[in-house]
Amino acid sequence: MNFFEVTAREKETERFGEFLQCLSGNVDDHVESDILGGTFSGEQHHELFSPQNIELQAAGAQNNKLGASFQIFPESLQRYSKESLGSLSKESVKEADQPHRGIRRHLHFGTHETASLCLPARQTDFESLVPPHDETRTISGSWQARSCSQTAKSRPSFSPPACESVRAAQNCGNRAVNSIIRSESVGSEPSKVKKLGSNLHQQEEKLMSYGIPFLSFYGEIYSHLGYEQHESQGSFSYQSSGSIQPPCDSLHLIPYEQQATLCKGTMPSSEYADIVELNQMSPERNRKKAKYTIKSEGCRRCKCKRSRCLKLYCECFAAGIYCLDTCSCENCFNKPEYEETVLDMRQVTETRNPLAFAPKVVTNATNSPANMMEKGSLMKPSSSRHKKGCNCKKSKCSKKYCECFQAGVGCCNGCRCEGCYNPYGKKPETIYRRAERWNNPSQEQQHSLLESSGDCIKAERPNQFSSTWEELAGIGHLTPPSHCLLGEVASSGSLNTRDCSKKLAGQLQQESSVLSPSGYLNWNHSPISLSPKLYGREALHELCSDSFLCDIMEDATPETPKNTCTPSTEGVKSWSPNQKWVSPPKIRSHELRSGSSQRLRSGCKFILQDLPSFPPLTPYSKSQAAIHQNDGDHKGSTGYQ
DNA sequence: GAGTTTGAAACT
DNA sequence: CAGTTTCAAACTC
Repeated sequence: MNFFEVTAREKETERFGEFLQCLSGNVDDHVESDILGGTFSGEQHHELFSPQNIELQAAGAQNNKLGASFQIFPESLQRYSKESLGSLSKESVKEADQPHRGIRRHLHFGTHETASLCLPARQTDFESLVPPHDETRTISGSWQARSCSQTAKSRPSFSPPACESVRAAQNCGNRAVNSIIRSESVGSEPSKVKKLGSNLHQQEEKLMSYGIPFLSFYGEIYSHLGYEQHESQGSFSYQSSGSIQPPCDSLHLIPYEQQATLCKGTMPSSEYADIVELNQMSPERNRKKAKYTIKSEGCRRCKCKRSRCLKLYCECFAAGIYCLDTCSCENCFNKPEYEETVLDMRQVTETRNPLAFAPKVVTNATNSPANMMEKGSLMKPSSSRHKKGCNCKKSKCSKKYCECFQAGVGCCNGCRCEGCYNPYGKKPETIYRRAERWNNPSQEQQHSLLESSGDCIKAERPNQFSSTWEELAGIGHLTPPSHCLLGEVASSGSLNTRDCSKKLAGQLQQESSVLSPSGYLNWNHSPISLSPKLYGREALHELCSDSFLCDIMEDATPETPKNTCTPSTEGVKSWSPNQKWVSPPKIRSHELRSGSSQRLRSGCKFILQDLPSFPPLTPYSKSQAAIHQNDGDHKGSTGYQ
């Protein structure tokens, strides 16, 4: 060991000493259960003390609230360790001896000497606790750095030493939570998850009674329950190796600094200015002014109290954005510091509902300007639809309780609302008669034209797209008759897609599965159907049905300008809901370029419109890589494939 | 600002 | 999958 190493180590030891001193000297008697106690993980130690991170974190953590949590932490810990975690300590010791279990070891503070918080006393210990850097953050590395730098810019007054500690506390809590959520949600046998979830819930209550946020210990408890499967995921990386695969592309979060930008795009500039200002104000001022922000249109912030902003109840979480200081939420985990937690919870949520983070509004991209209507500063296509439809019983779809109304779109047949009086378009009272449509398209055209001047049709053009996204998702199995393979069609040239469509029409009349429950033909453009895996016969089937549908649409909507919908040149590239629009699957280009495919180019593109819209967290290339990897590894698994 | 209503999400 | 509970936003007073 050379001189520099010795010096560095001494400095680290000294720093750690100061750290402990700080811990023991600032224990606050007033334990606030709503403030997260930091839990310390080895990774955090590393992050805290490694030279490259000290500066970053010193710059990043400047939140008084976290400082408070840091102070209360030891006492909470002590109580917990004595009364609650005693039974776990033996296992903890065992596991601590095993290599590559960083996060578990880091969480053992509660079971041993609380004062030391299981912090290693020397740098070598830090190193031993830390997994190889490359494994730690497959997604978030640069992201967190950006978050920190962003925070640093907005809150320049925090002193670096305190910041280190605070950041440590903050991150340690994060790691624990990440461990929890991963354990709770990913790659586990459902039955085990259930059982464990139940146990954990009991632990939660117990922990809460000690004034300790349960999540801080969830991971610890969980990790002691023998979930080896999670081990394989690596303690720190976001890699789902279990049976449940996320629709990876939707696992996007919006970088903190981008959120204001996002708001800007969907709200009056004055309000945007307020948001920006809010982000630069002190927390106290933020809270005072938060109410205004919450009440503002366009960039609402949440007020969650019990969901920890990790469920769809939370508007921010549901929108794929982090909560900001302007939110009035409590126990919020939807923050960059808990990035992995958030990602994991998104994964859980999407496991439950693959379209959970899909934009709420589906828009037909072929809307002509005349087909658009203005609402505030936003142009919303009148044929936009809520992805799932509403279920209103009392609000008559004329209040913001109604998701359709709130989104500024009309109700459609996918809605299960009662007494609909949606000003953007009432739910049609009667369902179009498909048989009539098929049998007499010209009549249908007339019908369409007639209705286009009426209330309903203004919002309801059922022949253009699916009633609901759920339905879309459910028709991935749609398989047009095998004789209608485009390959045959294209190569022979004897049957163009229109012919194919007409042939199909006859069959589809008898194939009720093709029709949505509402009686409308679904577009086969669900995210599921847009998978890159759709090649060969499947893709041909898809294309065939697409062309058919396009034909039908053209037939039914003669006013729609042709070629207004450019073909998807990137194919799969645009399948992600978070990328806001879905295009027809990329069929082999030579097929598309054939004369018969010309029709395919019109009217088939749909925009997944969410307001406000948010760009993905992960760079596009990364998303694509994830997509491809996911596609290769998990064909047929849940998600947008 | 507190209390109520509402419907989506989550849970059983 | 239907019924129930939980949750947070919207709404009312």
